[in-house]
Amino acid sequence: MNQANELKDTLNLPQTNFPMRANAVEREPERLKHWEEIELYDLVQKKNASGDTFVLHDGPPFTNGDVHVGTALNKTLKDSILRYKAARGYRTPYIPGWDCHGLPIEHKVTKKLRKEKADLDALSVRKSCAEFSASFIETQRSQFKRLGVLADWSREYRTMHPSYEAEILRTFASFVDQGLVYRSKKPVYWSIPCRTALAEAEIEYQDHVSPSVFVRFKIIDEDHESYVVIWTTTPWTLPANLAIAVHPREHYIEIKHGGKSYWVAEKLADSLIDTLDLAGATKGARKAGSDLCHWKTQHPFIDRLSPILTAEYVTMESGTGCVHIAPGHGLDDYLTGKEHGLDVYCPLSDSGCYEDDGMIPSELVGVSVLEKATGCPANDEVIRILESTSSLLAKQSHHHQYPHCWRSKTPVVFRAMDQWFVALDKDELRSRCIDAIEDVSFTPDWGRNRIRGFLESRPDWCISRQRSWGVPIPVFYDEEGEPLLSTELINFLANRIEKEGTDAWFSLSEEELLKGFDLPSEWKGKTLTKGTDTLDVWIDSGCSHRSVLKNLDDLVWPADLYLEGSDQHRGWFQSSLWTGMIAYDHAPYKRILTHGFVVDGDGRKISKSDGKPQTADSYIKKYGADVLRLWVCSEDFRRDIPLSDEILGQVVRSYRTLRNTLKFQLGTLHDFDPNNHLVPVEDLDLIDRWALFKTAELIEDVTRAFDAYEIHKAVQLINRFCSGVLSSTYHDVIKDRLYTLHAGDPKRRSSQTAIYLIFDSLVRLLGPLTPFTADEGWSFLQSGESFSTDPLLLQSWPQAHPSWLDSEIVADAEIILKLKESHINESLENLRSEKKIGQSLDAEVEIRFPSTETIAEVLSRRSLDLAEFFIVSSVVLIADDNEPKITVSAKHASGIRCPRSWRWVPQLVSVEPWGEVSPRCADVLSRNS
RNA sequence: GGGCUCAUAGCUCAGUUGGUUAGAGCACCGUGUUGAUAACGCGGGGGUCGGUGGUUCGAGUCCACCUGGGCCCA
Repeated sequence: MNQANELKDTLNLPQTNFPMRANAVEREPERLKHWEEIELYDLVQKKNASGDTFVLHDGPPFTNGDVHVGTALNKTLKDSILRYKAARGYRTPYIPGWDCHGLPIEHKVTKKLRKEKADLDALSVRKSCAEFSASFIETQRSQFKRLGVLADWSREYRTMHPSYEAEILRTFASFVDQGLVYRSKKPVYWSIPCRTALAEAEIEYQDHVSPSVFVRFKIIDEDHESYVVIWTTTPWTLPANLAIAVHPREHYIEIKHGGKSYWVAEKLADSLIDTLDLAGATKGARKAGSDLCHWKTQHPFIDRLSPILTAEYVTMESGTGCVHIAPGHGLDDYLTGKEHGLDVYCPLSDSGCYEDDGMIPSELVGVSVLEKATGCPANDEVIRILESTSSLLAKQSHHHQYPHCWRSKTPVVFRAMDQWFVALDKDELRSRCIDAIEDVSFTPDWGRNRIRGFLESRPDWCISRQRSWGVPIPVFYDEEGEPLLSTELINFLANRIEKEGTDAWFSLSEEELLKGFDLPSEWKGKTLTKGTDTLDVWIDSGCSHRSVLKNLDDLVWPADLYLEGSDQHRGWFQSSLWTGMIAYDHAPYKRILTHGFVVDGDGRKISKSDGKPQTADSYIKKYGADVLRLWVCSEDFRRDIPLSDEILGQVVRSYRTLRNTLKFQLGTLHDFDPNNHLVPVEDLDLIDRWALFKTAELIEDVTRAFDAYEIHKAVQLINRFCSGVLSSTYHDVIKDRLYTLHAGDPKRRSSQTAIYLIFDSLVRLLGPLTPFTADEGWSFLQSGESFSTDPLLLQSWPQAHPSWLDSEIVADAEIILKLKESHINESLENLRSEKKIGQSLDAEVEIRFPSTETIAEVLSRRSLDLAEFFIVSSVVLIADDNEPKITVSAKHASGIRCPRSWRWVPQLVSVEPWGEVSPRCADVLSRNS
């Protein structure tokens, strides 16, 4: 071994077992296991038992697949905020939940059962759905845990649990009790062969050829024959026509031909003259749609008037600009009809045949609207009638995409059916909701505006679904179809379902269900039939505040925070608000925080077809949880959140920087025992006080960022601190003293004290962001081991002692460092590019300054510290009033280089057995021996 | 088509009530070090703030319109 190597062994170089590489994929699960073993969640709750309560109420993810990366983002934000709040001393009970019911699961399960040719009755489907949901709860729970989500998994809620279902029914009972629930017709997709209502997701669009007909409606009270011309591709809906819609701001024009007038949209007039074969037609009067709307027309073959209305959705792309309205056969028609007080008229039976209601022409009664290979009988018959009444102006074939039933593959029809609704305007409910929103805090603040828009515009809430996988609407019907809906009965059934689950509704007979309930006298003796509808699943999740917050003693209502994606303004935030207002006349939350959606590197939505992984697990398996979490926390989640390989690569690099910073600091503390070596802050060296000052600023800034839910700012602040304050400045300056001074030198202990305090703060700040790495660093600080029995999460949020924040004390350091940045580095760099020096210790610096210069005093006072700040061998100060301002010149240091400290000194001294070193090193070496 | 919303260097983000040559970290290029080395230091290039027009002595920062993206509807 040569002399240099031997001398190197006399230095106090960093030593630590803290691994440079996280190896997160393998090592994070070990930490999770450790946390579970020590029951970390419970320990945290116990520690903060007497603290103020902060309840973040979990929005339940849907249990139909692996955890999506967007869901991981949501849960990460929740976990980070809770970890922060816990560190601040809040009691943070967190009950995770699962949304179990709903069509996507029922659809998937039904598909599977059909393939297996298994039973498709409600109970069988429900059983399979429950199993399906339960299995994904298991999957998702383990994936959330892997992400580091800390929660009370033993008390998780699931919307399919009997006790939860009972609360759904009690919520429904409160609706009924307040007289909000009513029955009305609404059009739904209907599959005639399957005799069932279909949801959007059960619709398949297929190419289809429909007859397209142009039909004239005679305008009444006109002195000559005038007509409005409509166009439709579903002639069979004409018997249910109740109105004609025009666009209020488009213009309509009178086409004169053969002594008759035909009103159509001006923009379509020319093509219609052609289509309707009105050769020689002339154009007459012109009116805005809004001017037509008081007109009344005569239905072509039914004794009924069809008034003209206006509707915004009328387009000028095809047809006549005059739209046939049948409120029982289309959603737009239905809404327009509602707006204008029309009936939801639908003369169709379950089997898709016209019913004899006294209005339907006799030749149509019993005719089926179902399309078969041979055509559609109803269309044919209606067209025949139109021809016979001379109402048909033209007939063509129209190729388009038309909705088909996923099971029978036949075209579906829109058909109005009895549904249950919640009246939202009764007792000022809607305006009370809108008022309640004013008392809720929103992040970002436009959230209030957005939810208000939904509250104002939504029609009455249709809460019935013709599905099996959900909570049944507990209603009975008599022989006439009159419903028995009573608060007492619903509450009675809720108690029963709490014990037996909602399957009881499907498996028990009416008699068994009603056993023990005292029916109102007018219902006694009637034959009752239970309903088959289920409740809209938004009621399920919408009463979680009731089922969870109200029912668990240690939680509070309303919640302090709801935190979900911005799509929930329309969804969960809204449904929870309605149920909260109806049952308790108060919003169930104090604050709503929303995040955007994960998009790709180009800002476009991520879709399965891109082939890029979308599950959280696929990222965790590659990067580990901390990197994924750091990505989440680096992004401004209020807008769209981009995710790409490039972005993750950047996160990985900043993670490595963090990790390396921790590793270096731990290394410098290898011989530091805080119990014996800690130096009082007041006695710390200037540079160390400066570093503590910057740390105190960091703590303040990061705390402010967390309190404002601007987590990405916290990450940016920490990144900048690690590179700007620590790596390039503080660590760089103190390396010399840490390495070369005697282990117990006061200057060295001073810096170690600061590093110890900084590390302690830094690791606490990182706790909510990268909990695995932060806990690992904390353990190493405590014990030099990977795991500690006193984990980081049980520590408080860092707090700078007031003594750290003495800006007067550190003012000198700020001035010196500024000079280094503005003058010293530049002259050293010049010297380096001239190949005169390599490392900065090879240089000496001369500073000339006029005594009037403001920093003259500082430089003089700190003359002995300057070489260390600048990391050069020596600094010469020359007060020179001939200089107009400060000038810095650097040159190669004179003297001889100490092989131990690498500083250039006037002369070396000899120390056995190491040979010649600088006097300072000689002193250290002799004290070591 | 409608409601809400977003748009600053290659990437992630700062830019306070409109005011001097628009900032940071990362990346990139050059370079030093080899005693933080699958590290670290120093130096440098790079944006006119999505576009157009307006208000103003002056706009990334206010207004209008347009383009593109997102969420929710239709």
